[in-house]
Amino acid sequence: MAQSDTVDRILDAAEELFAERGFSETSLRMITSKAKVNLAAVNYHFGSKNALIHAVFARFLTPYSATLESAFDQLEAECQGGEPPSLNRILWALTESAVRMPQRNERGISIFMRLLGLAYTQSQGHLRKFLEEEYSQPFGRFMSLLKEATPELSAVDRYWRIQFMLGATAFTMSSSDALIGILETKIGVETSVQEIAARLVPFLAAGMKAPEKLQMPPLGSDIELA
Amino acid sequence: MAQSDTVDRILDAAEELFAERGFSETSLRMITSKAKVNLAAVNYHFGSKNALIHAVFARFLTPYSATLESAFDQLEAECQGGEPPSLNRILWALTESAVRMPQRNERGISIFMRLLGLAYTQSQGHLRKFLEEEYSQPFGRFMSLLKEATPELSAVDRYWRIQFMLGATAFTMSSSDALIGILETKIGVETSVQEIAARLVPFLAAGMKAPEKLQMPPLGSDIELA
DNA sequence: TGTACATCAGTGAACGCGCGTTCACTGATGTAC
DNA sequence: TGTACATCAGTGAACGCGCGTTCACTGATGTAC
Repeated sequence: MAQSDTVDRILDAAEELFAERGFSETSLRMITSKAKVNLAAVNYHFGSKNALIHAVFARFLTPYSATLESAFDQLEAECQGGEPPSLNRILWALTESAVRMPQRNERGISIFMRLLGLAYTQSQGHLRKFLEEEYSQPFGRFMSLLKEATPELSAVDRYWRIQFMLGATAFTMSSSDALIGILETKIGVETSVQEIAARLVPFLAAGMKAPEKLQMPPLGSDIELA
Repeated sequence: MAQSDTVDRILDAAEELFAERGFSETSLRMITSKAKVNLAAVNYHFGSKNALIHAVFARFLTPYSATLESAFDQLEAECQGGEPPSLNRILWALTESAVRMPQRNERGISIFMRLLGLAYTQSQGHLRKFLEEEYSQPFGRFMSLLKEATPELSAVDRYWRIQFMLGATAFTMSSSDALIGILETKIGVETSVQEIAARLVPFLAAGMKAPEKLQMPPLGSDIELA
């Protein structure tokens, strides 16, 4: 007899609903009725709602971080001895790894991006802790690659600019479906997540390489800032 | 006898709790017990929890949008006949207006920023609708100023880059307290919200002026991207 | 091969809890005549 | 000035509801002897 697919059905339904509505706005009853399984099955298989959230993230983050590690390996191998990988290549390795990942369906990438954005955005303490414990290695590697690629920045400047990058990415990707929809109604242009990424990477790279911070002019002054 | 301050006490408590925890994670019981008023007072004065959320936003957005309108007026007056206001000046007008606003306390600006970020982030349909109806004018004006300042961009490019800017800003500002804290523990540097803004503006301006979007290379190719 | 028991996946119903909202009520102040 | 009524701010207690979780139970499959 075929092995039970209850666990996968729950994960599929939970993933979609979390991406659509966020974590606390999605109830176990919504998930189990979408997955067509018994309400108690979630606690039977996962133990709790929080553990289900972790399982949803683990299912896509584990293969993603493996893909990412090998992309970083390749990047470092190519640059051995010579100058370190450029900013553009590092950022591109991130997005390419996301796109390359085997997807369960055509909406896979936007769900993946949306969940990452939500993880960063919604103040779920348990989730942040879980992600830090499980996936700190590729994140740390990304950080040191960034450091090598922007030696001209002070630690403080680099810190803030990384936050700006993360913010732009997390926000855009977490509302990518809505933003694509607006663009389609307003200007009548269809867009894929890959195209957004192709626009985002140069935006971020230019921001990272921007000239120094502004001097704050005294309030009410008429100093020309351009 | 002094006029009742129940309404203000509720607004103060709600503002702080919403900024700390988000909207659906903050209950009316938390708000009324922090404000030391009766639970039923919220529905008596505001009608519903959603209406309270709107009132919290209206209290700071109404003066902000007025300040902003006059900053835009000044900007346009200075540039009459000549070339349109530069990107840097437009962005600076936004941040300067926020900083200039009379604050209820020293945490005013970060609460203000955090609430704006949450509005953008948490999928509260009623709130998005309320903000669109009430504050579309200064937003539209900001958009057309941006358009004049970046005539080299196509409508689609400009659309996405504006989303990237909003994302970087909303995210950074909505977690500014946490980010400032991390920086202080890690590198031992103190930072104000104004300083973050002074770093953010050039980052955004550089991103807006970045060269064209990348061509997505075929998967697995070794094309040099730098 | 037959039987007894253990394990496992899943189920139906209920539990207690916190939520936003409602309602009948109080007591102070304002207004009309 | 006195009285009757209206308005207003606020209150205490309860309402119904949806939530995550628990529990006793079922029925199928595996295992030991």
